[in-house]
Amino acid sequence: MIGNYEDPLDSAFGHEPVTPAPAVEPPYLKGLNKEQREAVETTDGPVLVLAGAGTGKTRVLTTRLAHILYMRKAWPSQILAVTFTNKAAREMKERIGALIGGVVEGMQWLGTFHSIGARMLRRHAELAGRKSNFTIIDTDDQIRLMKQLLETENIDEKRWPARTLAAMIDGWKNKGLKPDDVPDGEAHGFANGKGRTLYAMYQERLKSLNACDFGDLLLDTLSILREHPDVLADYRDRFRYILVDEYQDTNVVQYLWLKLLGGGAKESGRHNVCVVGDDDQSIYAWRGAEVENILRFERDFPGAKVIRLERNYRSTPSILGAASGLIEANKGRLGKTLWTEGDPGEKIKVQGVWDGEEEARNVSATAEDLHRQGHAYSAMAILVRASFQMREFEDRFIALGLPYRVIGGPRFYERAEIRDAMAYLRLTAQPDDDLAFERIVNKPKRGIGDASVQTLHTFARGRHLPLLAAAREIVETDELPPKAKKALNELAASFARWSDVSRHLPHTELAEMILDECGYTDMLKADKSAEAPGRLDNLKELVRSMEQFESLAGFLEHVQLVMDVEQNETDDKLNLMTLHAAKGLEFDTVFLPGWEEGLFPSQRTMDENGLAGLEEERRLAYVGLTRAKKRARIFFAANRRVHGSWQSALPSRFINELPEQHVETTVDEGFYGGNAGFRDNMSGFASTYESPGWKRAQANKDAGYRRTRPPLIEAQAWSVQTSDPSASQYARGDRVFHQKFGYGRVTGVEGNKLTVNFDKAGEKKVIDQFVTRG
DNA sequence: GCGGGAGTGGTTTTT
DNA sequence: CCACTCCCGC
Repeated sequence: MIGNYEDPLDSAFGHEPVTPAPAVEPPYLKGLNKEQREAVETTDGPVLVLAGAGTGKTRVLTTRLAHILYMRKAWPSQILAVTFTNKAAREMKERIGALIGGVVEGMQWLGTFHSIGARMLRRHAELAGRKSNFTIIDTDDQIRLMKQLLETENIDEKRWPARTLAAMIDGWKNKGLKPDDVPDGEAHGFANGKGRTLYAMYQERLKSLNACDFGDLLLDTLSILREHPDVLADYRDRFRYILVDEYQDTNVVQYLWLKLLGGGAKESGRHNVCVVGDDDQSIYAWRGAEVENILRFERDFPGAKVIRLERNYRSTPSILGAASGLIEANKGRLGKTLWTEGDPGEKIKVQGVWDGEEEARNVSATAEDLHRQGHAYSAMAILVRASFQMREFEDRFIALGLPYRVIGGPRFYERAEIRDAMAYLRLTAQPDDDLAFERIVNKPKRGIGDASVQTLHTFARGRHLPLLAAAREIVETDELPPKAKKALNELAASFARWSDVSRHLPHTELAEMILDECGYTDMLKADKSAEAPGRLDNLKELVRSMEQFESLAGFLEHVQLVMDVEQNETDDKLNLMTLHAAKGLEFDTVFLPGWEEGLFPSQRTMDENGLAGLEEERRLAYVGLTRAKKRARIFFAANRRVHGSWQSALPSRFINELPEQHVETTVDEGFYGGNAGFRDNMSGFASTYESPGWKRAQANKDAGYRRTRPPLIEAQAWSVQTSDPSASQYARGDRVFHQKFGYGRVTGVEGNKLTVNFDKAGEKKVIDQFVTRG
């Protein structure tokens, strides 16, 4: 450890660290390149670090923080350092600790936007109409709450689903909009104009439950800073240095929040704001991130120093060249020229395969080959666009017995049994947590059905009591059937007992006690299904994971904010994940399957967001490629199963956009079927695109070609069916399939024009070449 | 309360 | 095609 960083007082506002900075050059600066060093040493004033993929961003970030501390520019508690994920925050803590020793405990303001928001909000909860022990509710609770709301408002849940409302409200919160700020147009988009009212009602409901959702952690904090200048002044004074990681992923609230704390263009403040990001790796616009935030940083913080980290330490020149060439097709970039030294390395291999199954066979065979040559599985990853693509790979890996792990799959704390157990714990700690109460009131089944719960609800509302307290009173009356009354009485008594015991019993033992006494463990033991033993294990794991926390309250806060549990990523297993989950990771070998038009770039994204959507897809491709250190393999299939039926596919435009000199293309035997002849002169991919087969494929693109099986005669997949106007191949009564309208029955034939009664879309007139037999 | 059958919809995801 | 939800009947 270098020196003493102990913070004299947490409330040391205005207190400068007085120990002089050490005179010798700190050891951690060695080995940084010029730009990295500049980013570390430019501590004062606004700084934008544009950190390209693999340019040592995390190192710069952690070294910078270490430097600020080492130079005695601030106490650990005076630094605000924000990340997006818990994983990133964890890593940052570990690395700073490794650089300068045990200061990390003092860094109370290093964390995710949400955890920092929660921390602030707890301090000033009353300003947001909450008590400081408010519960943080997850998406599950959120949706249950909205369902209740929709029900009381008599809104048809079929037409206006709760999850849609939840998504809308989340979106508004991400944009920093409170109910009154929601523009009329948007507010009317839900349930015939009830959107805004529902939002307001939902907020009221949260307040009465003393609860916040994830959006509130940011938006309510922002409101407090906006409306209470004294609070804002305190924080501005406290935070000597502000650092934000992954700035390209910030949304509107996060941006406004940061500008307030850091002091924007027109405001006072310290302006020691450093943001780090890469506009080329912005892949979360769809959930509210605004790349514009990074693009306009210099305007928001005048005099900002822009530092570009362009030297890549991760990938070979071939990989970097291919990725750079690809991303150049995007407009509106800040622009960076990544470079690297050394042997160009293998070219990117692009391979065309017959279908998804063959793609999976190919990938696993290559992985096994590499493994035989001494490469670890854990250094290889398969990155897919959408999780449904994983299935084919998993099937293959299981068949081969190839060890693999899925990164970013369903998470521990999202499992039903864990949530149930959590609800018991929450309710023990906070007897007014009605959402928790509702979740477990009849789990395990104890004869308290919907009707009884409804009665209890009404009773509780009439007396302004939380459900658990109301339960205690209702059992003194005759409002419930005897069986429910008895069960509820027992349940209420149990919670009273557990709350009581919780004051002296260690929280792990308390948890075991609760799970046993409430009958949850017995319920699982009695459950003969295959999943039950796993669920019991999960509960044991839950209790085990509580050990690292001091108290029940500490544990609950952690779980509500940190939904994932650290995964062991050291076993030698092949990694399988989505491209989104791969951001920030790196692997020697990266497999990129499914590079087909419609799948990647995703048709839906392009339909919904046009060019902006396409550019985001391209950035996703860029992220994928730049994960590779030594080799990247791209695959595209000629036929892909989509929702059960077979669809012929075209190679992704992104393949076209890869600079030819970094790419080597192979196309499987039989891919272009009988069209031999051009395979011989297929030296680069470009020539493939000029081939007759290719041209036909292009023409076929919009023909809505779909079949129920991969075509047996390959050439057919790539040819347009020409139709004779005088005689259609279809007759009345034929079942047909149309790309847009789905399945239907032919009700009339006029030359090549068909009248089809589609199962879902109703009667339409279509040209026969746009349908296939269904 | 659960099991079956119908109906529906089907990127990406953190907190 | 498949996974999930909802509703109905026992």
